[in-house]
Amino acid sequence: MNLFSDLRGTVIAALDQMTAEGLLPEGLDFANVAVEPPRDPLHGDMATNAAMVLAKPAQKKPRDIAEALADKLRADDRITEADVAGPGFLNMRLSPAVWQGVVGTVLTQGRDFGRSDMGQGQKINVEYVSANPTGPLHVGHTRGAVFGDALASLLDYSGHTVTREYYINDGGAQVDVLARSVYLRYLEAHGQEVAFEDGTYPGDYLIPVGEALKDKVGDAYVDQGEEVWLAEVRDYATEAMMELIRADLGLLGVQMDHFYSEKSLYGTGRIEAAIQDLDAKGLIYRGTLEPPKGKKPEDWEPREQTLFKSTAHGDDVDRPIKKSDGSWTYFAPDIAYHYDKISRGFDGLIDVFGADHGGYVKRMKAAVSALSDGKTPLDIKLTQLVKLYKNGAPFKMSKRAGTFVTLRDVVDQVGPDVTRFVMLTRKNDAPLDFDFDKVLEQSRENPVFYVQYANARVHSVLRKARDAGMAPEAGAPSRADLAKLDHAAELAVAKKLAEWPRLVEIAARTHEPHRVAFYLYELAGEFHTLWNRGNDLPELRFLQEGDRDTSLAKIALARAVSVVISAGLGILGVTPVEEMR
RNA sequence: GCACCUGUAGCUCAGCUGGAUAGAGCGCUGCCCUCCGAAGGCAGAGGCCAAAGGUUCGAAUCCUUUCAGGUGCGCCA
Repeated sequence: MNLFSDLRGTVIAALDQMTAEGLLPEGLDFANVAVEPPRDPLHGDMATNAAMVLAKPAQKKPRDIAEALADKLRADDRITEADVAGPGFLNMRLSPAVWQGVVGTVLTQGRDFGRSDMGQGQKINVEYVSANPTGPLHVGHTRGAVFGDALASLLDYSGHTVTREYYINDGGAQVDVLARSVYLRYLEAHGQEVAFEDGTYPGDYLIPVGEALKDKVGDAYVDQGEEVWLAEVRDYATEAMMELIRADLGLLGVQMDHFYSEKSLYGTGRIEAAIQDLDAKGLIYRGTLEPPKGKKPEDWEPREQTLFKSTAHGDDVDRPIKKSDGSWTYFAPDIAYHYDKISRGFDGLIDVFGADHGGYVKRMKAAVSALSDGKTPLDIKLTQLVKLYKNGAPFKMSKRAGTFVTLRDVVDQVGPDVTRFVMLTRKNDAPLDFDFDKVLEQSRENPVFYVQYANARVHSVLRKARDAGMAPEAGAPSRADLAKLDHAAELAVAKKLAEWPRLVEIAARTHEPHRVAFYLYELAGEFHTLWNRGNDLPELRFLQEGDRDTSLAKIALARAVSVVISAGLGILGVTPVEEMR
């Protein structure tokens, strides 16, 4: 149920009728006719641009079309007023019964109010996190994890069939580095002095891995060359890191459907198959790239390489897929991985990357476009940096100094719910400030608190109602009861509730889950405003002594707010609380 | 040098497939709050939407150019 699309249907029907009556020419395209909430509530509840959009093709004055349309719409009993304004806007005011009905609908449908079939069951693959399996997840990964997870939930809620996927980069040189680093910790566990040189990972988190390796193989690898232990240690260490990462994700409540190993692509002919597909399309050739202008690498020498003609699909330069020694570049398995995704029959792909991978977007899109003949859309969402603050001062992270803040650090300090919500209080491509103190503050400044507090207040009302002997959670009340919700402040809350399904669709279409967080903040704001007005106007309080029916109607409104907040928080992966404490 | 992202109130940021007089929080100013629902509330001031062109009934939104900040740019992933 989406009031806005319902009303758009009504407007279109009226336009069809006008066409039948000869007021509009045949064959007009109504696709651009929109029904939206006006920015200024003074303009009414709904506005349509129909007259302005159709004026030109119909060769009529916008105001004339609007007047005729208004006449038709006034016949609808949901519409109490229809006025022409400005250049040809048609403003409509809806009967209170419409808004009261929204409350009933929310309570009947529960958290499914807002769920839509917009996605028509399309299969969407959302790939996110995909951190190298060389250490614990840090704050940057955390943002990607929360964003990707919320986006996946949002798409699911709007009628898509979603697969959550993590690509394990376990095939490149970095896992050899990991293996050597673990080997050093292994030697250390045997009592040897070791030095961590550049190009190794000195983090403490590898100490237990080295010790565990010792427990497993004893001294079998001590004083042995790499040819003896590298492959084994690599597998062992990678698996240990993935366990660590899975545990980190678990702290946040992120549950992947699928972990896809890069290594599994090697030696199976799948990379070759993907490249052959491109080759068959004439997109693979031997050639030499120009050096980048402005920035001249010291050791630049022209070299002939095997290149993918990504420029044929919108990239700026062609990209190498083989190193000069004949082995694959990192790009080749990525192509194969996306080839695999395409062949698994997804209708759409989404990759969530950190902003430092921005330079990778065009070539990946080019690859997917080429491999799918332009049929499988790929959207790549970049998550910007997270800046940490503690006690009002920036918190510098340095991987080298070992002072980087992990996902676990953050979740341990503020909890998964706060972490998740705060990570979504900015759109993905804007940098995010994360202040450890502010996110726990109990004030209007803090959206996490503000939204949770609204929900807690609803439950406070419910508790009191139960104490007073009412059964406040007994389904949707009758229309007659809901008609008691007649105050503008109450209707304002109901109007906000009515926006929820529309907001979900917009957020899902634009792949922007932060819109859900902002909406919840606004809804909470409307609710708190109503609550606060109860201070001055006792008749706006949710519990009306001695008037059970009115109380139940008001409680229904409060419950509806809680339902939508819970649904929204559910998409964000945040647990609604019933008490603040 | 090139590509991508960003530029909106003093600060931090929203702003829908292009819609009307551009919004919120903080800060600021004023008022209210011993208690009955204040981990506050109400009201107000505050804007050349980085700049200039263009597209059109209409632009913060789309296009072009410029400026500023960030990120990235062959044999790392």
